[in-house]
Amino acid sequence: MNDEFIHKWQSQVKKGTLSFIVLLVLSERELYGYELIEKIKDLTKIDIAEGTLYPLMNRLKEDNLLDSKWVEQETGIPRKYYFLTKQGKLTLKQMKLQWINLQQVITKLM
Amino acid sequence: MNDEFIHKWQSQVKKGTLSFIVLLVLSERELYGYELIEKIKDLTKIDIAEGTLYPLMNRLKEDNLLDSKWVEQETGIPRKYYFLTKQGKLTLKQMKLQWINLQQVITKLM
DNA sequence: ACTATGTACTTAGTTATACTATGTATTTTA
DNA sequence: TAAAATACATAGTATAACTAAGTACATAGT
Repeated sequence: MNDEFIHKWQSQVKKGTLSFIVLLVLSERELYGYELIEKIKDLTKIDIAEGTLYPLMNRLKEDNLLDSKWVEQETGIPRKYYFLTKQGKLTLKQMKLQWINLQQVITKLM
Repeated sequence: MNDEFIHKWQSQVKKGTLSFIVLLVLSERELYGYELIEKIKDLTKIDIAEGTLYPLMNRLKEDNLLDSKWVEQETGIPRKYYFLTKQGKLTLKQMKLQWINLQQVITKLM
C-alpha cells in the first residue's frame, strides 16, 4: 500500500526514540557498541545501522550523558564500553517523564 | 540541568510524531492549517511553528495521505481545509499498529 | 590456503524534517 | 492608528538517520 511512506516514517520516529532506547538499555548495564546493536535488535526488532549508532554514541558523549572506556580482549579487537554518567541518569529520568506524557496524549487521540 | 539536550530531544521526537498527530486529529474532522496548530497546542501542549506545519501538510498531500480544499469566508482570508484520503485512513491504521508496538517495547524497557 | 562471514569501530556524503526568520494579507482589539 | 490575532507560504539552517565504504581481527567452510 503505502509502504514507502511508512518506511520513511519509521525512520523519522527513530530520531528521538533511538537515543532514548540507548540510554534505557545502558541504564541496566554497560555495553559496547556492537553489543548494543544486537541487544536492541533482539529487544525491539529495531535495526540500527552502525553508521547510525556510533555517531549517536559520540553525540551522547559530547552531551555528557555517556562516558566510555576501552577494554582489551584476550583475543580480537578491543571493545569500547559505554555507560551512563550521573548527568545521563538524571536526563534519562526527565526523558521518561516527557515520554509518558507524550504517550498519554497520543493514546487519548487514538 | 541538561535542558538544552532535552529541548533538542523533544524536537527530534517531533520528527515522526508530528505527522502521526496531524493525521490522528484530522481523522476526526477536517480542519484548516491555523486551526490545526491551535487544536494541537490545546490537546497536546505541543507548539508547532507555522514554518513546520505548512510544509508538513504539503508533504502529506504529495504522499496522497491528505487532500485540501479552499473555503471562502464571508469575511477575511480564505481557509485551506485538509482532510484524509482513503489512502490516508489506511496508512493511519498501519501507523497506529506500529506506534502501539513501539510503545510496548519502550514501556518494557522503562 | 583462500574465501566468506562475523565481530568491532569509524567516517564521508545524502536525505528528511523541524526550526528560525521573513513576507503577504485581512480583521479585530486596545 | 498601532498592535495583535488570523491565515498561508517559503528560504535557509540545523539535526540526525541512512548508505556506503573502509580498517582490522577471528573463525568456519571449502
